[in-house]
Amino acid sequence: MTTLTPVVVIIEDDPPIRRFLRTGLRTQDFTIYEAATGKQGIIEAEVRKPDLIILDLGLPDMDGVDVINAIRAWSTVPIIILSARSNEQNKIDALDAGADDYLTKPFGFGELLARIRVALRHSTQTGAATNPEVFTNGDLTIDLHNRVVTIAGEDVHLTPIQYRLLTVLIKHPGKVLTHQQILKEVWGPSYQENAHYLRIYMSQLRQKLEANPTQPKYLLTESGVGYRFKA
Amino acid sequence: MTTLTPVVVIIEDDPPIRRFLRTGLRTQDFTIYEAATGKQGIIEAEVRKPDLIILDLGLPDMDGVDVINAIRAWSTVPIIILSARSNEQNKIDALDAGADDYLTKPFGFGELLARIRVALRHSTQTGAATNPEVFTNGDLTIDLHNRVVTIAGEDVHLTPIQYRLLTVLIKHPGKVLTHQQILKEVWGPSYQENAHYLRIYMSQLRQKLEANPTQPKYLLTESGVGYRFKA
DNA sequence: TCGATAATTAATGAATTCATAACGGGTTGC
DNA sequence: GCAACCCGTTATGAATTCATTAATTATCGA
Repeated sequence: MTTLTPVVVIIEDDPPIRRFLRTGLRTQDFTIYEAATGKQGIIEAEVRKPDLIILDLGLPDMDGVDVINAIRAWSTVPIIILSARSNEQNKIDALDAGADDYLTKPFGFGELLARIRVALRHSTQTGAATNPEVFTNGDLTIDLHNRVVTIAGEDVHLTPIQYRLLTVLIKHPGKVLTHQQILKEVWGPSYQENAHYLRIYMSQLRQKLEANPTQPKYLLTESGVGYRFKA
Repeated sequence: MTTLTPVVVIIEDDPPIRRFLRTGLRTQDFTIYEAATGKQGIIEAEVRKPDLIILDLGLPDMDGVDVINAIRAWSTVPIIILSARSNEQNKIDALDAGADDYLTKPFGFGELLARIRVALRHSTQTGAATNPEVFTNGDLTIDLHNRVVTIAGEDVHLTPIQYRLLTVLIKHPGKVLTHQQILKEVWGPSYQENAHYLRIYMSQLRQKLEANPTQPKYLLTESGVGYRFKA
């Protein structure tokens, strides 16, 4: 299932074509598994968990559409059809059964590769999961991806500056950040004199995040130096 | 954006073929928009927010690959190429530029329809991969497949932009989306300045979906940042 | 071409957020 | 003590951002 060397299952009964595909695709850094029959192909598709299936419709033991159906019963892996049949209804049936593309023999190998790239592009798009990037500390969670802060499960609304201040602090957990460092990060380099802004906004953050704002658990003052976020 | 009558933009300079496609696809319950040049096609793609684009490579004013690139710069809408050129390198270039399929003229209309179904099937899969087809939240349900929104069992009529705005928000439940992100998704990349459009349509959505529009439960404002849909 | 629906402008008042001022509490060292 | 300093909190006007209504323009289907 890696993207570097995608796994491809070839279901094709004709040995010369199989060999042609195998050698050609291996040079393109694919990992290849083969099957000569529909039954075997379905098993390979299950065992190998391929990123792509290349399926010849003209198999000896099964109708190609039935192979597609069998695979689609449990998988959305891209299926590219190779077929000697250029009959339009064959194409329609295969595509409607769940195939993603259909090439008529003879086909150019470069075109096959391009269509494989299209199919793989699609499946990586689908699988693009959102990375969590959630900071958790005690009953405080900061979801950087969603820009949502919760305390004990309750949503906390932070203004833009409050949120930026908090993210600057948790980017370096446990580390003492000087007033100047924080001011530069949150307000910009020309605000480094205004340390009292910081006090105001730290106070606001404590009011919102700390159970006991006068005895902060997370947002600690380092007198004469700056602030730090305690893990 | 609807699945019932998908919106298709046809970019084709030859009037007879355009007519053929238009009438043929209209009978299949597609909503059709047309463009005779690449430039116009790119504009239509942005304005109509189609579910699919059919693009002839042999346009008079631009190279087809450049049209693909212009659209792919901001959209992942499926693009099916029609071309008189059966040259393999043309196909490879178009597919690698971001096209999803490539048909050589003359082509069967049934095959085109089947390949359109493949393309649409895929784009609904991508959308539904992270979210169920029917989104439910409290007394609000959004049937993405049938494009039906109900609140407390009652059907709610939404205009196209209202619906798009809602789907963009619920695609990332709980996530704060910035004004620019939303504007780009709903109106297109050239509307990123018009944040007040967003306010108007958010207001309209709240009037229709929220029990108490002045105290929204779902459609929350993140002042200075954007909006989010709260689960 | 017309009529209905929707999108875009324009305009206004409300709400939020920000910068700044002001005040008070605590600590330290003389 | 008390002065100097640093810190925390509250208050307030200004600026920004937001919500809403209404009027105008554009669009699509019949």
